[in-house]
Amino acid sequence: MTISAARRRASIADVARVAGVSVGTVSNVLNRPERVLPATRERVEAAIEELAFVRNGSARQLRAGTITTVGAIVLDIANPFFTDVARGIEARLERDDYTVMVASSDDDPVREHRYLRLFEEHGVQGVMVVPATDDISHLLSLRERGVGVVLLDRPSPVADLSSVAVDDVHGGELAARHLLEQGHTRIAFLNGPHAIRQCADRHVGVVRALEEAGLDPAEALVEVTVPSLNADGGEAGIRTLLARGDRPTAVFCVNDLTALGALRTLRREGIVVPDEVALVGYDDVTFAAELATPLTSVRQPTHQLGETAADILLRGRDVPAEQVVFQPELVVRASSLSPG
Amino acid sequence: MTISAARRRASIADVARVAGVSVGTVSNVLNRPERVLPATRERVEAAIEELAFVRNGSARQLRAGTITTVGAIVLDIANPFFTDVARGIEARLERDDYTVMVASSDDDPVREHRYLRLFEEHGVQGVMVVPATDDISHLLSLRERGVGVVLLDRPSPVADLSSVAVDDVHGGELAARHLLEQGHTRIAFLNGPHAIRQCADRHVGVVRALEEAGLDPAEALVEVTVPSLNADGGEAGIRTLLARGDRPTAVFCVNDLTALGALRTLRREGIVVPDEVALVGYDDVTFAAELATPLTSVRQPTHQLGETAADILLRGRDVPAEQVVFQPELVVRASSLSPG
DNA sequence: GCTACATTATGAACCGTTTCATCACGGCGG
DNA sequence: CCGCCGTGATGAAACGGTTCATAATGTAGC
Repeated sequence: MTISAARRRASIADVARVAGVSVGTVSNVLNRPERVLPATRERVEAAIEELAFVRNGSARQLRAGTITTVGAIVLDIANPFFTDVARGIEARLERDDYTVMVASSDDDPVREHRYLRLFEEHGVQGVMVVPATDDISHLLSLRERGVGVVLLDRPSPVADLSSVAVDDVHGGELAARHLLEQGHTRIAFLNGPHAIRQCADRHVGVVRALEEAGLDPAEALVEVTVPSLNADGGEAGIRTLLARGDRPTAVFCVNDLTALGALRTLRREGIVVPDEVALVGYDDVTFAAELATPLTSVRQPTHQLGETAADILLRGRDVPAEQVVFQPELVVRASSLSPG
Repeated sequence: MTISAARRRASIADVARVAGVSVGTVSNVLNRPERVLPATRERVEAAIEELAFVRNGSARQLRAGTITTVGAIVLDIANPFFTDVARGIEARLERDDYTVMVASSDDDPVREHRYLRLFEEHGVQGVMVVPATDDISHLLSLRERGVGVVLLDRPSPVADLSSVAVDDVHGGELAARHLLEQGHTRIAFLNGPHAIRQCADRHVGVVRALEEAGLDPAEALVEVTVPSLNADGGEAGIRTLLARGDRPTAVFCVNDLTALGALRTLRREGIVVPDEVALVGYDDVTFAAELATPLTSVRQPTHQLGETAADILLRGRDVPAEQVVFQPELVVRASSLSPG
């Protein structure tokens, strides 16, 4: 029985020794093979093969100073909206041979900070962030330290910080106005905390639509804060609403996952959608059209959102900052249509 | 107007200079603060603040040799099945203060290799991989180079490689047997390429169930290979099936996203589920129960799958390899129930 | 007053790669 | 025959932390 020592990873020096060349030559084989004689190159390649040599990324990066990687932080990677955005980001980055590391903050500012620090310590060139709170001072100072920053799914409050967003006020307005047109006069809004800007903005839009219709938001709007922006949150939101009694005839959910949970819970409680309660979601995810009651939803240009953000980040710090705002669009389906 | 020079990131040496101490002391403040006098520590901390110093992760890691990070490669990060698995992984890693980098191979072996190399170059301690092909020799050699490897959602073919899987043969069997019990004698299977082990195994299970029932798979089974394991793939699969004429009365889809696409397309074609075609999916994702026709599906212990894989990886190389296999479970809903 | 010892701080070595000034060698023109 | 030039190969410096043997200082005991 042989005892194999826990051997260290082979380094460039080991390869050089086996191939009988200098470390500089090995490095050249790896990075500028055309500069080294074919015979030498082959010897080096054989040594690499023999030792199963793998470059040490840390050393390489330490020397290089920067890497062709960017970071992205979204609120919830399990939400199809954000995976679509991430796909858009990837699509744009691939053209420039960049890679992206995607992290999910789960709406938690602490997790957001932790990932930002991780990204910065590892020398990413830039980050795209869907901030978990209204306070973005940490992103401004991050940028001052030389890291590119693009706000994602959120307009920038300052002119010199780039952002790519969808008009959430308008989105909320579209949803509420539609429900009003269907004859509803009291609307429940299952929303996330207003610390999340998208939630605050959609609320503003809803209020605006109510006021336009001559209604008093204090009476016509019942806002319920859900514990999480997913199906479980939607379920909890509906339960809260039902416990109160005096339930509205329409429910607007801050996203489709929440609407999914709402739909599930309403059905379990024997409440028929849309006859007894009309339902509108947000994001128009893949399955929205295929639900037991096809879901009316506000569609956003997800893929384009990601692509544009990545594009702005890559075009870099020399070009002036820009704020892009896309417009959402209402997709009407059965879940919100009044019977008859 | 001031011209701000593109200043270099502050290093530990800069902090030391400003604080009037040595680099070793700064490092001690960062890593073993209890060993340095409070007065000194405060001066160093002030300097860190003043210079907005952020540790260079590459340098730190280069010296340390390894990091508390592991990699995970799944087939499709947009599939709720895999995001649930990823959540399970995260949950287990968090307890040991590890972080995970998740990448999606999109069923592409080339992408899988690229990410594995990236992970290895950056010195991850281990990887959890859902392999895109049957060939796992690259994973075996990776492990020989000292990187921990756990096969994810796939049983290991060799005794000394750990794996965490769900019995896919049994899963396929459960689905097919259920359809046979409902009286169907010809079944379509919208499956992925057999290079993906899960697809091959589920096929074996289906064939086994057919044979048990005394049917000839060559006649009773129509296998359609979908171009992608998602809703678009399901749509394409149904279109292929319909173009052939002579369509079976039951369709088994390799996962719920595919089933979603199938359902959508059948509806558009005016084919009623389950009356004209029975439908069964796989994974039992969140929305399966809420679809226009609630979807019968094979449920897997996703979260536990991820947790267990991470646990085996963390327990490390000293303990012997182990192969864990969970059992799936059929959840029957309306999409597969014969009328009457 | 001297030794022994604990507490802090120091600074050089080290991790593995890339880069670049320098060198060795051969061919060629004058 | 000499100088020049181009092609390849070389080896040491540099990147920015961490670690550890060593030094400096203070304190206690005798």
